[in-house]
Amino acid sequence: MRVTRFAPSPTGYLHIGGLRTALYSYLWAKKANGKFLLRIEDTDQKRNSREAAEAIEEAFRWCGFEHDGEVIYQSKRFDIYKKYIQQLLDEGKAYYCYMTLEELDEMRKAQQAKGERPRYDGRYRDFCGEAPEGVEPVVRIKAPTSGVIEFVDGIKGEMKFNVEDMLDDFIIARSDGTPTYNFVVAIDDALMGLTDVIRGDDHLSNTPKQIVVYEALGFEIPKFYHVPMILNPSGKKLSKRDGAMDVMEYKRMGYFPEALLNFLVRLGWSYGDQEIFTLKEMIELFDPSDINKAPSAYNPEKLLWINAYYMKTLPYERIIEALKDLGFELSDHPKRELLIDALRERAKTLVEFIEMANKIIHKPESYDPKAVDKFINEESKALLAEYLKSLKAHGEIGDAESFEAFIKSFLDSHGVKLKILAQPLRISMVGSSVSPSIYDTMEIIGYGELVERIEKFLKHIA
RNA sequence: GGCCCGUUCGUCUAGCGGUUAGGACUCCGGCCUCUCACGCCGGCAACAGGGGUUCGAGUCCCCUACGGGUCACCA
Repeated sequence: MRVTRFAPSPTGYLHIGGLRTALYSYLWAKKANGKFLLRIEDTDQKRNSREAAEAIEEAFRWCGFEHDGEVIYQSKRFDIYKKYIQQLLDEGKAYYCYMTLEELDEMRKAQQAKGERPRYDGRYRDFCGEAPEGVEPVVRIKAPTSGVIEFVDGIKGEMKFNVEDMLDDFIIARSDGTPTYNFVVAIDDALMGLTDVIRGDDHLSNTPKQIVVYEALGFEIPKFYHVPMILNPSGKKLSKRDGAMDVMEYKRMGYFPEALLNFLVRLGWSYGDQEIFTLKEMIELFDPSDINKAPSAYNPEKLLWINAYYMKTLPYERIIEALKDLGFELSDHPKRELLIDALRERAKTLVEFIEMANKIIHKPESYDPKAVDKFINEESKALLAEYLKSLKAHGEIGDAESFEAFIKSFLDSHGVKLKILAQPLRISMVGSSVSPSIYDTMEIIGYGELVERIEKFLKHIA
């Protein structure tokens, strides 16, 4: 059974880079009917991991994917880690080191001054003398001192690290007894039964260390996939300044999770020329070995385009639901489907959709002066008044087609072109010179409301 | 600095020794048209540089340049 995981450190929110690796892990697990686990790496204990986990789960829910099983908190597993530290100590695979922070610092400086790589010199590796007074020791693992550590990365290929210029006896337990990252990651990944570890390639050079732990503990080494990171639009490291880092910010900006996921899955991965993927297709087609080796830049225009695509193609119910998530209730509007069809080709985001919809649903509060200036003159004013008169004389009209037929015959009998009447009508209805088709707009607002809006506008320009 | 990773249009990418180097986003034209969009048609635009290997290199090898990651009692 394939088991993958997402293992963020609690930063308070989920960012798009994290979401992408989570997505990759999720897809890869689901493809094999395996498990996708969530673990919070909170050995640091400085931040509130509960809150962070909730933020991540909220983002997961929004995106429509759930992890299997309970969330695992490393902060609650210190007993387990302690047991393994003791085991390594007992087996002579780890040892206490009594160097102080100052000594360590001094040693590093000296090494750097000589142009050497800063590293622990192993002075307590085989120490059996009297422990120095007043020093709480750390625990270091006995790493190999020569040779190479090799593994095959599912994305980068064959990896070879020279032990001499890569490793030293790194710390697995701090002087306060708490375990360190590279140690607990290996233990948890093993204990949780991970078969495939998909993570950011900033972890690539941690992998040899973790392999040392796997081997010391006799655990089976999983398959690693190191995903290149996401860059900002100018090709630099992505930072908070580059816009919305919090995934939930995309919800607030009016993006569909379908669109964000689709955008993210294509960032660094592709399947031929295909641009649009349903979640089902992603699960079917995704393979981490097809992920590109090079980092890729985040491209907001493309995301917007994908979102617009989903706006145009998603079923009514889904759009209504997404609007509701943003606090916009459309489900009881009698003309909701026509309204959606009228706006879905114009709005690129749900936020834009709501703005446009509000312009149609509510009477204009004001009229764009530029539009009035440009399209209203004595002729068009008279024509609009004339149109209102015949509209009232005609009585109730229901659908867009009938509104169109009525206008056609009105124009014919007055010998004028639609162009002269269309914009004044539009301004009457929505207060500006931009809107969906005037006929659709008429049907959506309805006959009575139409009459009222024209009257109101006529009064305004009188 | 050591080690490691990477480099095809501005961006996301296809390509897995023989292609007029394909698609998508953006941008620019045109068509459609009641405005704005959508849609459709068309256009601009790339193999980082240099050496090899080969009949033939975007594809294989080496070097250089540039970009990135990592070297903690952070994760």
